[in-house]
Amino acid sequence: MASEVKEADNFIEEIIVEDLAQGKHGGRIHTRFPPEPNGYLHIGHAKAIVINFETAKKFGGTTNLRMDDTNPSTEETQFVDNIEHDIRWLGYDWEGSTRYASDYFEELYELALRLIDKGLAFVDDSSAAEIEAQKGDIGVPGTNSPYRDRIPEENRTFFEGMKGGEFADGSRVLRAKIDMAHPNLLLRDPVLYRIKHEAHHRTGDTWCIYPLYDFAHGQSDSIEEITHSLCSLEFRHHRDLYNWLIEALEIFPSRQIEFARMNVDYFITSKRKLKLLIEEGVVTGWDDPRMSTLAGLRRKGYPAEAIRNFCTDTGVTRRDNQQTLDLLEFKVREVMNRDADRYMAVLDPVKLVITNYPADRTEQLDTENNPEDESQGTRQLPFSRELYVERDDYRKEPQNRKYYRLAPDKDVRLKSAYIIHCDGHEEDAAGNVTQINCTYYPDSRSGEDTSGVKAKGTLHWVNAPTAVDLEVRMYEPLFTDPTPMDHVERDFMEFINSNSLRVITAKGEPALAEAGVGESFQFLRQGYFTVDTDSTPERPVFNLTVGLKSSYKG
RNA sequence: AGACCCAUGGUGUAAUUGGCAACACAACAGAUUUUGGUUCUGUCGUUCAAGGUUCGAGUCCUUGUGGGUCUACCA
Repeated sequence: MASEVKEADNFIEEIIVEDLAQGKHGGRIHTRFPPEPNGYLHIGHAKAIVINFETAKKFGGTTNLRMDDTNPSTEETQFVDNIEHDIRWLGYDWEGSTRYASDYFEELYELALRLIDKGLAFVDDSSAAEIEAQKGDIGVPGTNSPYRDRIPEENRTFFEGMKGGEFADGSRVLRAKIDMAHPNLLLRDPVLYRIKHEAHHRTGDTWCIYPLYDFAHGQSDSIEEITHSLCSLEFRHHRDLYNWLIEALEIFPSRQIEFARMNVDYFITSKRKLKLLIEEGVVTGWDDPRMSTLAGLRRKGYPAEAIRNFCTDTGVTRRDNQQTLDLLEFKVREVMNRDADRYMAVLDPVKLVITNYPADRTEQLDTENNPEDESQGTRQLPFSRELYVERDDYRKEPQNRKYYRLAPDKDVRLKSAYIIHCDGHEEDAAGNVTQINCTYYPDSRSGEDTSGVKAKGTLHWVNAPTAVDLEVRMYEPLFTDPTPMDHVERDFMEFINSNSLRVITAKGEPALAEAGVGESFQFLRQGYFTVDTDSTPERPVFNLTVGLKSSYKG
């Protein structure tokens, strides 16, 4: 019973703590996440989801999922499924079943009638252009519509006629009767209902009038008895109308609170622009791993937990903010470092021959799956005379002491195997290294090293005879500029990074070919990689999720 | 031009609500390391400006400055 008093971590929670102290709504906290089902959820939505769900959870409340589907022209059932899937993937479950603003069309219609009867709304025969002209301007009062003083009975008749399909699209609208001189343009007799003879994804042809955002969102909040309606800053001006309607309609007083939306370097979240990227063929679809969509980030391999932590740890304020990719990637590495098994794959392979190792011999070596988590156990690695190592791990000329990798006369350790001595290389006519020749120290075997040889560097490698080819998709940010939308004189498309995707063929441990879609690994010394949805056992495909940090300045 | 919102290290967020400016990321330096990863240690800001109230101001007041939002029958 005695629920402890929670401490507020941000300004929204301060408001809630205060409401709780005053016993508002009997101590009940209920939030909602209200997407319009007209596209895919992106990293910005994740922030809103996390805020709404985590805030409610913290204070013992629940969160509704409500599709804000009041515009039949843009909305599709297909998007509903994706949205639900993405939210569940993020780790959240909403109260009851998914709600729909369209479920409230009848109630909304009744509320409109109530407004009409109170003389607070009127049917306007003005055209869209006329209404725009009546609006006035910032700092300039508007003018009253000639239809503003229609009596309630007449308004009722016309509004019922609108609903009955008697009028053409655009011929009439229902408007609130507020104040055409109000400093907030939204309160200058805003349009509440429009006529649209269009089928709705859920209600079909039942309706030909549809409420606008301002006459659907707040009212839906009230119908669901949402206590705290958390939304982003750009809705600040709508709050005045939100509150005006609560008072005029005498409905449940939900409270709207606005927070600053989250921007992330190198990501854009404009639905229109994302769509353009697809149409122009810059990316392959909504779930392209370079997209800011949750579908894209998931496919790239970002763990839901990392995205949640990122959204939580960046806080909730009213300040414009630009989050760095560094922090997001740190959060991704943080969980993947803990969870991902280490495997070896050579991204740019070159053959390495251990000249003093018998050609007919293969031995099995033990290696730990995850040094961060012993419970993940060990596995065996085949080792023989011919291996693949990273081309970049070899230099033709002897190197200085700060260089730990392969070069003539250098000793290095092969991870979980032997220390080898580099003798030199072979190259083709163009000077490309075709083979590295080494000798190994037989008594330097990992775990039982009695050689006394010191090797500063440890390299990853793959046994050549058993290696499998992996298609690896190396990703970079989609843009060359962290804020491609912030250039007034230049289009964001000018900042497309031509290297955002590089496809290579790597050599990997055989077990990697059997990994299931979505499984993640650390490729030792390279980064974290996740099995792509295109992957098959015959043709394994991995996405670079995020590279390892490196302090090597070579 | 009206109304509203915002201002703390390179980035983002804190500061017991008026009481020694803290945390994370980044960067740099060092230690550890069979991943140049991880881990550990250290370095990096007198809070946009100017006034005011106060014993005391990041916090309150005033005026500036800078940034943002709003004129869809979109959400």
